[in-house]
Amino acid sequence: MQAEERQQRIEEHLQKVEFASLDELAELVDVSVSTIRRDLDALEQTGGVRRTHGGARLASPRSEEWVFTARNTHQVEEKEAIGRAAAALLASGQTVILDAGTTVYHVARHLEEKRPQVITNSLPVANLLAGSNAVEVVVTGGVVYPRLGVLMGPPAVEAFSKIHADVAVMSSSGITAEGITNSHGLLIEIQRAMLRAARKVILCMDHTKLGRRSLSPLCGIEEIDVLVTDAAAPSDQLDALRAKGLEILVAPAHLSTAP
Amino acid sequence: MQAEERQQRIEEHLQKVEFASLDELAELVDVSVSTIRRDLDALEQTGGVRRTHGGARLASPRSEEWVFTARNTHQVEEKEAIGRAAAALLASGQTVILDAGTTVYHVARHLEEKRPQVITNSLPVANLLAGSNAVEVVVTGGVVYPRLGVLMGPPAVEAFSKIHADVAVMSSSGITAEGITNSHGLLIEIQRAMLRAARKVILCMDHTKLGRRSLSPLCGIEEIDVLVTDAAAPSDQLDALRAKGLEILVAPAHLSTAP
DNA sequence: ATAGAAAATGAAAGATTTTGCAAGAAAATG
DNA sequence: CATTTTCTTGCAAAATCTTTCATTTTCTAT
Repeated sequence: MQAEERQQRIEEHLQKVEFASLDELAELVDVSVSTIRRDLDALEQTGGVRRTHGGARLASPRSEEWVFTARNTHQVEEKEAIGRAAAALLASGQTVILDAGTTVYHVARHLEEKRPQVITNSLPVANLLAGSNAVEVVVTGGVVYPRLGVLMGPPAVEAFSKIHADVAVMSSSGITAEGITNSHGLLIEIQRAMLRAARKVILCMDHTKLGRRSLSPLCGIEEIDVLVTDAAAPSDQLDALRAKGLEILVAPAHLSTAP
Repeated sequence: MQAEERQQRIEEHLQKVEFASLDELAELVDVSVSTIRRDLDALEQTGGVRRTHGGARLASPRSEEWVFTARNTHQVEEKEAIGRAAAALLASGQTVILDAGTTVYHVARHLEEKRPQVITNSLPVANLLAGSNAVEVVVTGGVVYPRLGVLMGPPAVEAFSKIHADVAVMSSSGITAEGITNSHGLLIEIQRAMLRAARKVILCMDHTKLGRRSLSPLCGIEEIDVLVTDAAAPSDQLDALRAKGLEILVAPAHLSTAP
């Protein structure tokens, strides 16, 4: 059997079962485990499959679950660190705009003790905080974007246009010295409204986003007050951004869980 | 089985049971309790699960948790029946307003195959339907009322004032021949806006609500097109309401629950 | 064809990660 | 406050990963 055919059969099999062990796959296509490893490396490059310890899984699981609950986000550790650090920047009782996105979701997880008033267009964030009596949550209206649980459309933009907040905690998919960019064009307008509504803007991005440029330009560096990123951020990128006058907070890598 | 698959199965199991002991989970995926502990730590990082003494529970409460807490657990059967019957009244592809409230939540559970466009001020409902690609969900803005996850306030009222829908599926806390009443004054205005926005109104109430009168009057019988209730409804109440010209649908009592 | 180069494969050695266990610390329970 | 249960931590065993190398297969040029 050809290598390519083999890899296709591996991927098809994973489409069915979502998870598979190396032995299982080795038996399926009748090669050694070593070869399976190499095949999976190749498949991982193309993106459809992700290697795990002892096997592989589908990269984009068909299961209709939130991107949020998901382990399919890679940088969980980093995002948690960023979330903690960003939450620490807030004062008690402030009015806070929370963007949609996995990184900001992790900020929301550490927000309770600040007893903030939160305004968000993220369904998962609203959901997370709705259970807490310490946090007052305001939800913008809008159409739910299925995968992400983001509220979009004119009502969302309008909601942010009508308010003023102390802080906006946001994230995006790329930042370079030239500015911030986001991959999702439909969100741009909403994020611009957030920027306008907030007195201070905290941008949260894990290190993989630094130096990346995405499709749609959002705003320039000067509109951001603080960038919070994780310890794996390459220092040349940080230097370049600092040279532009951006304040950067690097979240410590691994804090012991309990104080 | 590898770590990731195990963790996913743990999370799925928790989706079902809300809470599970370590031993239970250890047996489920056939590893030691130590490993379960580590898995739960990992899952807690992603945010879907929260560790507790002796076990774990869903962290960001699945929508049902708010709805099914404490007092309402006994009428679940009836509400399911009502939900099925009410959903059957809808045509495919209609625009549907969904009220907040436990009974209407059960209607939402049976809505997917109708592929409706849904407008709601209920966070649990939005959450439930957000995962489905078959349903387009529009959420009104508003302040989250903590316990119930209802969006309230002017934005919610305004959102319903601006739209037109084929059907409104609503519930309330009491109905007599004199009219419909609701216990929550703040919701009245929103519900009035729903009534105005919809061409047809379906009211869903379990039998305990019939003949009850609550604090705030909402509207008269004549504004309702169909009342859906369960088989335990007392016939004298039904007669009294029918005498007023109200169409009533009694949901059949007990479909077998078997999987 | 056939020798030689290039690529792919399978196996083995050492490094890394994960797992299960046990002892002491912390928390719940009555 | 004592007892029981559960949690954390450290460690050794097991499983898995990466790297390396010999062998086989495939390709290429003569």
